[in-house]
This record gives sequence, C-alpha cells and structure tokens, in this order.
Amino acid sequence: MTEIRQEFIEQAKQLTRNAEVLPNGFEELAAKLQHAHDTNTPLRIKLGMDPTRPDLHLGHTVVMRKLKEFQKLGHKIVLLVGGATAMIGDPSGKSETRPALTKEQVEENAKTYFDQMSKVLDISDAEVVNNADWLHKMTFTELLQLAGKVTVAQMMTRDDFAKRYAEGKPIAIHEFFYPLMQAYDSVAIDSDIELGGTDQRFNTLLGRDIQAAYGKKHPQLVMMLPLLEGTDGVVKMSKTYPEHCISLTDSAKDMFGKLMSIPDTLITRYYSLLTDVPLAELVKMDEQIASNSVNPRDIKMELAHIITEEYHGKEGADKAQEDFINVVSNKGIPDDIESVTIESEGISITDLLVNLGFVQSKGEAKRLIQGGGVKIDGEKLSDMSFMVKPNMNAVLQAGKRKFVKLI
RNA sequence: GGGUAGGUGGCCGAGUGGCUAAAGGCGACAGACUGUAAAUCUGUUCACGAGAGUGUACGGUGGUUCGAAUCCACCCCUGCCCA
Repeated sequence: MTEIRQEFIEQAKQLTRNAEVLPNGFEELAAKLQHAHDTNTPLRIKLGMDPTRPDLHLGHTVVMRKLKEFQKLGHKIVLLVGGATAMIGDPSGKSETRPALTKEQVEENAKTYFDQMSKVLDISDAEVVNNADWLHKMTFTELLQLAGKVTVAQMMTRDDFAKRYAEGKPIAIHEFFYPLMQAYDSVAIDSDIELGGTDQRFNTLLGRDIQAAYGKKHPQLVMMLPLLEGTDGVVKMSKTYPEHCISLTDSAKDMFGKLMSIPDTLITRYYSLLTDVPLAELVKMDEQIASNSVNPRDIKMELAHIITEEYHGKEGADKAQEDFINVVSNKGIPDDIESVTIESEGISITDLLVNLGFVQSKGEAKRLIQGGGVKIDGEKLSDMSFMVKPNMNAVLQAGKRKFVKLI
C-alpha cells in the first residue's frame, strides 16, 4: 500500500469532524482522497433523499454541510432521489406503506428539495439521479438475484428490524427490500462514499457489500453523521415530530425563537453540527457554561444568530434577535404585527381566536382565556363572552407569541 | 388450517356492565418564576354551549341490557406458538 501523504491525512481529519467513517476509520478515507487526487478522478459522493415530504429541516443540513465540504475539495456529489424507494417508506419504526407517487409528484417534490438544498450547497454542480430509472426496469429475475445476496439473519441484524421483531411488531416482507434497493443504488451510481445519518448504518453498509457482490473492487465507504436532536433535546429532529423541527423555510423570527428554545445542554452540539465554529472554541464554551462564568442564554443567542443569518441574511437575523429580546425578554410586543379589521357588528372573542387560527376550537379558546393566556393591550382578559368591537385599536395577544392588531 | 394474545384519546398505557369523556405517563398549550421560547413549579388537554347540558369517541358491523370500551355474534387487522 502506498504511503499516504500528510495533505490527505489532514483532509480526512477535517472531513471526519462529527462523522464516523466505516469500516476502516479515516485511513481508508485518506487513501481514497489521495488516489482520487493522483488519478484526477473525483470521488462520487452519494446522498439519498426521500422525496415524499419535501420539507427540509436543520437536521438534514448536518449531512448537507458535509457534502459541501466534499464539493469544495472538488469531488462529485450525486444526489439520489428515491423515486422507487419512496413507495416503500423507510422502515424506521412504523410499518406504513406509502402510496406510490407519480413521476410528476416525485419531480415536483425533488425540485422543492433542491430549492431548499441550494441554500446550503451548490446544486448546479451536482449529479441528480432517480432510482426509479433503474429499479423499475429490473426484471423479476434480477430482483431475485439481488435478494439472494443477503440472508434473513443478516437483515435481522438491522437494529430496528431486530427491535420490532423482539417486540412482536409487524415487519412486512417488502420492507426488507428497502435496504436492498438502497444498496443496489450504490451499484448503479458507482459511489465511492455514501453519506447518511447514523440510522442509515445498516443500509449504507449493505451498499458496500452489494457493490462488492456486483464486482466493485473498492466498494464505497460509509460516512455517518450524527442525528441532530430536535428542539426538545431528546428525540432526533424528524418530520414525525414537526413541533421539534426547525424548518429551512421557517421565518427568521421562528427560526431564531426555536433555536432559543433548545435546552442548554444542546448548545454546543448545535454549534458543532450546524456551524463552522472551531472545536477549540466549543470546548471553551462548554467550560464557560459549566463554570457559570457566562449566561448560556448569550451563547445560545449567538448560535441562533449565526444560523438564522445563514438562511435569512444578516438583516433578517438582526431583526429576529431584536424581536426576541423585545418580545420574550422584555415582554413587549413585536413592532410588525398584522392587523385585522373587525366588522361593524363585532365578534365574540372565542370566535375571533378561532378565525385567526390562534386556537383550534372555541373550547380551546375558552381554556386559553381561563388560563390567563389572552390579553388585550396587556390586560388579561377573563370575560369569556367578551365582544370585540370595531375601532378598538388594541393589540390582542394569545399566549406568548401570537399577536394581532384589532382595528 | 389449529391454538393463543391483542387492536383504547396526538403517542404510550390502565380500565372487564353504571361512580368512565375514560387512571397514569409522554407530548402539546397556558400561567408563575427566571438567566431564555432552558430548567423548575402549577394548571389545562374531544366538539358545541355563558351555563345546566348536549353530541361524538375505546378496530368494524350487528345484537343482549334500563345502561356496553367492558357481555354475545360475525367480520377486518397484528403478534406469538403449532401444522
């Protein structure tokens, strides 16, 4: 084996920040980087995407940021749209078969995906493929050949299969095909490295085995990025729990606020996974928080600003921070709240709250009032049958962050 | 095909004839406090109604009963064991 030059060891080190490389740590990675450089053949970096729900959140950007690093080093990003796999649904705990998407739907969702992705990396330079293009053309014989490469016992080593089986939960046969299809994709696009969250360990490693089974001499490495916890700090950020997601399409204000709502324990983790702030500084932050020499809120606010700025520019981030301090810290009201015009006959407060979409039902509106969560011009409202009249020129507040101006 | 255990509110999970709009937990929302939409504590958590109350709800459809999440019949779905 040839000696690996320092340059590529450094590169590999940089690339493995936050990441775990399987199976052989970063030595094989460094070797691949060097080989790619010496032979002038960029590495093909695969990332699979599920086109069923096109809303991306910060959790997705952890992987995307890593892709960007590869891109900067001159490697080729291959974005794989899972048009075929989308019909199965990743068996991640729940066995729900998703309805087949039409080609148009997949394309449309993919487009939304790319729009959002381009906020983080350069899509124009990427290779975009859809696995429906080859998987749907497979014959049954080819499918059986593929399925023959893996045993049931191997399949069952996949963590969530094993778990569900132990718990007596159903596993449909077609769910076994998900990893197989994903693995075959690696054959089809001839990837050198596949990125994914740690939940993709099995699928991506299977890709390596299947590539080898189909004759690839140097099968892909697997680079796994940690799953970002949602704003509750416990469960990974996932579209299953939209309330814990920070979506890329969130307004600057929401993004900032949601970032401020993460538990203090998660601050440096968010820094590490979502910003370029060097590790040494993160260590310092941890010390500062531990020793109480700094208010964690301030470090968190800086984090919120950095990330918000990335998606909404400096101005947007500044404004969001200003609003946050004004509304949350000083219990003020934002300065750009919307107005609603009240019809001349007036409207009951409960109906109004429902109409505004602040609550789901009148019952909920009443509970909110009972709990002291409704204020008019800062005064708590206790009268449930309160009638809102026109020209009150007052600010209605429901809960902590819903405001509207009544005219 | 046979046996057996299950299917309860956003989720988990108790409940085996009336006291059950259904314990408890999680989540969510609100209030208090604060150093933040962290933490902690408290309250709320099907819909309509000012309220008394009414309607809807425990896999589905029928039935027994004054009364059913709870009993019966059939059906659908899932696990496990056996063949």
